[in-house]
Amino acid sequence: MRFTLKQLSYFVAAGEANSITLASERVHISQPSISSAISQLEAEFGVQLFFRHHAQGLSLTPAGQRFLIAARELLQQAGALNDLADEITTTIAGPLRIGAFRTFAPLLLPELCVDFAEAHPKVSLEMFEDDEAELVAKIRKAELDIALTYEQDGVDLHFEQLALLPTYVLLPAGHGLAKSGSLSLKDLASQPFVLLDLPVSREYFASLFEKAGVPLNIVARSHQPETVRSYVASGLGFSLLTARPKNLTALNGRPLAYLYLDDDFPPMKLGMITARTIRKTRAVAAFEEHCRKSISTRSIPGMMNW
Amino acid sequence: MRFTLKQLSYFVAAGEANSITLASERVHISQPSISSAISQLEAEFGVQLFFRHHAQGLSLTPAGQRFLIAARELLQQAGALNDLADEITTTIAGPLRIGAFRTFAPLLLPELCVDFAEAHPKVSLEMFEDDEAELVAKIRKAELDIALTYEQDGVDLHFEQLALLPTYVLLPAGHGLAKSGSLSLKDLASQPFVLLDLPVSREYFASLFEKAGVPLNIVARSHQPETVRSYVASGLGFSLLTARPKNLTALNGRPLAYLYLDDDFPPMKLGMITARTIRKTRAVAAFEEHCRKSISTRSIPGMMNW
DNA sequence: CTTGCTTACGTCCCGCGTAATGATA
DNA sequence: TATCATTACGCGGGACGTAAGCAAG
Repeated sequence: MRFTLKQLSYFVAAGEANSITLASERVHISQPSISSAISQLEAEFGVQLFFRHHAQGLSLTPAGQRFLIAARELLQQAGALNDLADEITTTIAGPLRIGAFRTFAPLLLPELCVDFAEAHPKVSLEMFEDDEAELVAKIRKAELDIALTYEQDGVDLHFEQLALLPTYVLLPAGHGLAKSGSLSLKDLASQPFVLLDLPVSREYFASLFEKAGVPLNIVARSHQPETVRSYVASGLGFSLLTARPKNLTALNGRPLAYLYLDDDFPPMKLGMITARTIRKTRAVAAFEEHCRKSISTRSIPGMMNW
Repeated sequence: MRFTLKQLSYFVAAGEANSITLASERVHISQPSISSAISQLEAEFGVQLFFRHHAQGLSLTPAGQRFLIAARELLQQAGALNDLADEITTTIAGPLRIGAFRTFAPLLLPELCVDFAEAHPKVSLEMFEDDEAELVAKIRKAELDIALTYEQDGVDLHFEQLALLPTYVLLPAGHGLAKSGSLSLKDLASQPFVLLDLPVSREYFASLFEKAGVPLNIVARSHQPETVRSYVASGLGFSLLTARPKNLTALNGRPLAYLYLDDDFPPMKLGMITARTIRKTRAVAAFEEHCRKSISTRSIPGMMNW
């Protein structure tokens, strides 16, 4: 393959014009350049492409005519590569791999994805639920395009905050404190605590007790939020959580209550992370925009509004 | 179209290897060159083709995968151009335009072409009969691939001699001299002459009389050899000719006789001419070879052997 | 003498390889 | 530290244009 697309295009121009001079005007390239390109093609293929009629242009040999149509096809297909590029960059389509943090994935993902899939039917969605470390690793390995999770830092990561998720108090609906407008951690000092036992949340909730100067009295723990809710609904104790399922009934059928926590704790930040090193697909950009529109501190799909 | 086939082939190699290093070994090109080619393609198309995994190679993006198959197709089609070239240069096929000088075309062409067409059925023959000037002009204009004619010179022409055609004496079969083994022009000095009146032959035959010191006494002339033969057969006079039809009966039904001319005249040279500037097709080469085998001074298709 | 392809030649860009740098596991 | 990709950089070939050459009508 010692020839170039450029040579072929010059050849085609000359073949269509039956003249190097005319072709040179059309292609805006000098006569000698076109002449040389043709000579090189002839040498490369060992085939005479043109008859030269000295003072009156040239004409294709039979072999040249066959080459002309083949070359035209090739150039057309080469042009199709540009079309493909346009399609990829302008069309919102293709695969889109979304990750979400385990605890709010069941609330957020279905709502978010149904709407997005409706708006962009040519995008094929894949959803993953994982803990934060896994999400970050997969983003870095480009196994995920985007992930919804709590704030992450890292030079190669881009985090865009979407909403604040203040910690709230979870109580059984019939609890004596459940009717209070809001509570501070001190008000709950005597109550046993049910811990959501996940890598990040574990340390986070413990730090709140420390800040408030309240002893941590863990009566049960689980890495599943739904188990925590059921424990609490059963009257085992209270819990602190950030994600707020709309459903106020635990999986065991018992009712729950959410209460403001009016201590001055920094709220968790919900947002999306992408890899800085990777050029955004249109689909990714569209999904980002979709999230910006759908998710705010006031309103998060699948979550109870404050 | 600001990309090259070379860039694409590097990209394909890298895409198949999922590694620039491995690709560089396969293609025998340095790592940086391949890296650069890929970067240029990405810039050209505005599409990210690979995810870079720093110490462990790279992997195609979804867009990259689509580009990979498109690029492979394009390269394959480009390779097909080489196949086309091979086919054209190796196959004996395609059009072949043969010219022959008027006077011996009716003798030579049919015999020659029937045999050749049988041997090379994929060659489509076109035959032309013309006088020498026209043949040469058409060879130069590439309207003919090859012509059978008398010796021609010209820097841009190639003449290959095939046979000598000594001038012979044409007499009515019943003529008093017709039984002689051979004759010289002097023996015929008293006889009237019938001239084949064609551009070259005209001067040639006249020159023979001059050389022999015999006066030229033209009783009839025609530009058609068949008319000359009928004149002679009718007893109008004798003629000198070079082409020797196998048929010893003139078109008017009267018998003819051929006799050696034993003067020391330079014989006409029958051969084939081609244009020096034009690369020979395989079909042309095959036809040349066919002529070499079929035509010699001893034996010329369609002509009386001496 | 005009037309049109080719050759000659000088310039500049670009593809190439070597070597150094960066980044990750 | 080993492995890959990327950047830096100098070299050489090739694509380009200008100008001259050349053949044909």
